[in-house]
Amino acid sequence: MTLDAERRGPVPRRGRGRPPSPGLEDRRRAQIIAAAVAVFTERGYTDATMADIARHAGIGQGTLYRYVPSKRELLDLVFDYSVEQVVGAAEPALRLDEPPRSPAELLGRFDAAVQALTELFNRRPELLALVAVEAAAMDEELKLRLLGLESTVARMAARLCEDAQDAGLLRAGADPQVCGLLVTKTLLPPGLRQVLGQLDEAGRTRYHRAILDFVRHALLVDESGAQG
Amino acid sequence: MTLDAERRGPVPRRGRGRPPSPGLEDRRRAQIIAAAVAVFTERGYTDATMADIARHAGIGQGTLYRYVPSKRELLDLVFDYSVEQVVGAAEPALRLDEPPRSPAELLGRFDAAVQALTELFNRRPELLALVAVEAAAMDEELKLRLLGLESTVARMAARLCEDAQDAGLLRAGADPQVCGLLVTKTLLPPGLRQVLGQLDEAGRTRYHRAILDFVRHALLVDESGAQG
Amino acid sequence: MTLDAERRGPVPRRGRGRPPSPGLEDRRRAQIIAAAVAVFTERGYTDATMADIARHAGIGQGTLYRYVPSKRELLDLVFDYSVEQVVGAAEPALRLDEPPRSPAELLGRFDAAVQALTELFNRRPELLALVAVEAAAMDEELKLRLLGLESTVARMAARLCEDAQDAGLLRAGADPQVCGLLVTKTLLPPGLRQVLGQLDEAGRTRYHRAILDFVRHALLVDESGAQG
Amino acid sequence: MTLDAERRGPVPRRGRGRPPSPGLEDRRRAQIIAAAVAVFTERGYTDATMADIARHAGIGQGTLYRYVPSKRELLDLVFDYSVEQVVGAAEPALRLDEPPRSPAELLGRFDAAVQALTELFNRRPELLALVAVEAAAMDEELKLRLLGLESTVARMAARLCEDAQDAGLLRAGADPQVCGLLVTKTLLPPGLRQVLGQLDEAGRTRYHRAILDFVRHALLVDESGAQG
DNA sequence: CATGAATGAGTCTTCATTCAT
DNA sequence: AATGAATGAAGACTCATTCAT
Repeated sequence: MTLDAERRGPVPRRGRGRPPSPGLEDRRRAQIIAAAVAVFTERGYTDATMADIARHAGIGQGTLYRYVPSKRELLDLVFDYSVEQVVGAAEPALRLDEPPRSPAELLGRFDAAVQALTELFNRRPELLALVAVEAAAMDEELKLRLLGLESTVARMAARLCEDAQDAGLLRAGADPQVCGLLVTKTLLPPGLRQVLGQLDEAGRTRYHRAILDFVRHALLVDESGAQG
Repeated sequence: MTLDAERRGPVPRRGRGRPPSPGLEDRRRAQIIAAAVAVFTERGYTDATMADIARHAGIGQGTLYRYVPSKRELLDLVFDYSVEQVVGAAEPALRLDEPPRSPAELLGRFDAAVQALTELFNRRPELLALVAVEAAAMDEELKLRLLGLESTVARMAARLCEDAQDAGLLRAGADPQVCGLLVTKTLLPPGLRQVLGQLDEAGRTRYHRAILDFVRHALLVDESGAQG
Repeated sequence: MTLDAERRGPVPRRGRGRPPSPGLEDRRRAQIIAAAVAVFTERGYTDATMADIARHAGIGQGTLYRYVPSKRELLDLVFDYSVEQVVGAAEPALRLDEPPRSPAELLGRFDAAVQALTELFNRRPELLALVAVEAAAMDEELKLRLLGLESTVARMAARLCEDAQDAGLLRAGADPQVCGLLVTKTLLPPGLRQVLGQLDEAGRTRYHRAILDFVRHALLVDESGAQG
Repeated sequence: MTLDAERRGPVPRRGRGRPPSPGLEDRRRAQIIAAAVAVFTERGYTDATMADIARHAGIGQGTLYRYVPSKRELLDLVFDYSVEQVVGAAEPALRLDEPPRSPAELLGRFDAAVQALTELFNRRPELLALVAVEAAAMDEELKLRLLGLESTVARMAARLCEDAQDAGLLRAGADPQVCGLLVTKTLLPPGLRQVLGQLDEAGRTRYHRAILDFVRHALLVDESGAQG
């Protein structure tokens, strides 16, 4: 019965043909995005050719187009991927689910996020190019998405600042929304990279401290009397 | 003088007769840059064609190439022009030649610079597009020049912070280099535009104050009387 | 057994067991031609893709190529099929095996053929597109085959005219070959369709009569009594 | 004064540059259409490449696109050109402006039109291919235009038949609209070419006479008694 | 036997740049 | 000095066909 069942009905019992190995679609797409990241980074969006990317991915151009409808949409894919990486690195470091306990601990979280992002960008410098500056085919839509990235991170920071305010950690008069935005601008590594990248270890450490110091004064209640 | 003026171009020309009106070369170039700014802004670098630009400038394509060697170099020209405008707006507001007298006065200078830049970008929004985001042909060289813009402004801010430190206006432990950089990041209107642009007048004012407050705490000695 | 199962192909197969259902090859081909007719008709030969056709037939592309060696040859198949349908509709109506008995009866046969073809084309308008106009891949060979269709019908009509001449039904001086050709041109519905299709019932009837009248005078002896 | 007028004002006094030789645009287009006719005829629309056509015209591909916006529109141009040729050949032969005087004279006009068209198609066989059969990219729009050609000729013939009816030349009961259409179908050389092209001189003459005879009986009042 | 993923040759089209006038 | 017609290299994208499963 079960045997017969296989040969009956117009049901598209796809089966006899080459079974696509299960994760194929996802694997291909990942392979393609990786190649695109590499080529876009090296040549820039405009100068990168689909042929380049296909070659880099080790597949034919036709195959490329099986998984990606156009060059432009490939850029979107790459962009989404990069944003995901960035947000995915920052979010756990900020630990948005529990309110901060002390000014120092809040500062520590920001520091952790900076560290995580710095580490990410050191490990995969291409992401920096793609997220922050590779604004090649920067049409309106993509600009919005780029701003969206900073906004996303800024929103996360703002939420944290609100919790901090509730806990009495923010200095009097500080606006948590604004603080979230400015802290993000101040701490988001893409912006810092240009400086930090050109310093030696000692210089980096000095800058790192100075930056956190800057933020502490800008944001937090003064603990110096209580603890200093 | 007129003789010298004619020395442009290699061909020795007749000394008498109507020489091309002296400023012609400069005027043409300005005309071309203006057209390029308009077209690049509207279409984006990649989609802008040299034909577009020539038409917009009211000249022939051939003429365009008499004054600009290539599309890429035209972008450089446009970029330089934009940077010049931005720096030219910020510099006088900061009054780098005289050291700041009080924390409040220093803050006032930063505020003045922000106002000047905001006004510039409101009046000529294309500049924003070109300087901040129009990264179409963003090859390595251009990226550096873009970062260079922020660096230039940041250097100016840092110089001011040094003077402030000498005058005892900076809070203890503040690093003037870092402060210059971070103040720039915090105050450079392109970055703020996304937020401010979406608020009503009241919201803008609130943000404006919060931002300056942020900077005051981050940078300056406390004048509030409690500690000063 | 499973090993042997792979041996299909040209390899001599085991005499027992379930042979592929006998008509399978033919059924598949019919299924494919039907799909091709549909897709060619809708998209035109050039814009139709083999993937379209396979999908429409509910089979894989690979399977398609088991039964049809190339897209071009598939067009031939489709064409042959269409011609077969057309000739198959006209032939019985003309009753070539028995000579016509009277001018009126001959005219009646032409009329019957027209009716049969009209009905065919009304029922399956795709055939019209394919036979008469779908000349997409119209290379020399296909053009000849298309002309051949009309020739075939014209030859049938000419044979009938010869019989009519033998029976004294043709007006004096009429050339049966030429008459066959011209009657075909005049009566073959594809040509008429453009006109008849745009008229109401009454108009169609009027045209129908006028056309037969035209043919009667062109071909036949006058039965009106005045001269006959 | 008129001389001076040319060099004043911001009026786009295009002038200093390369003056396009006056008929250039038209000449180029004609050159391109000629090349397209040749290449389309030889390869068929689909297989013809724009590179082929440019090469055949002795110009670069870019130049081709200065004068023709796309391959498809080039086909339209070619088509229009062909129709113009055909109609231009038939119209004067039919002398639509003066009513026919006798059956024989009317027949003579049809004959003249046939001769003119035959001569045209003998001299420029490509036109036949393009007008009658080269239905390559036969989308709906082009089909309509093709039908339109026959319709145009048929309308001309119908007009003539109406005049003939008014002059009492048409046989009783003949519908001039239908007669115009059928005469066109019968006489339009593209349809006849297949037969006439395959006969020797004598055969052609015989056919030619038979066809006119066919039309005379189909259309006209019987002069045989009066004159025969 | 069936399948559909993979392929890459082949096309139309654009545009920076040149140069005859 | 100015013009714009001409050029051709280059690239995104399609699809008939093959073949591993």
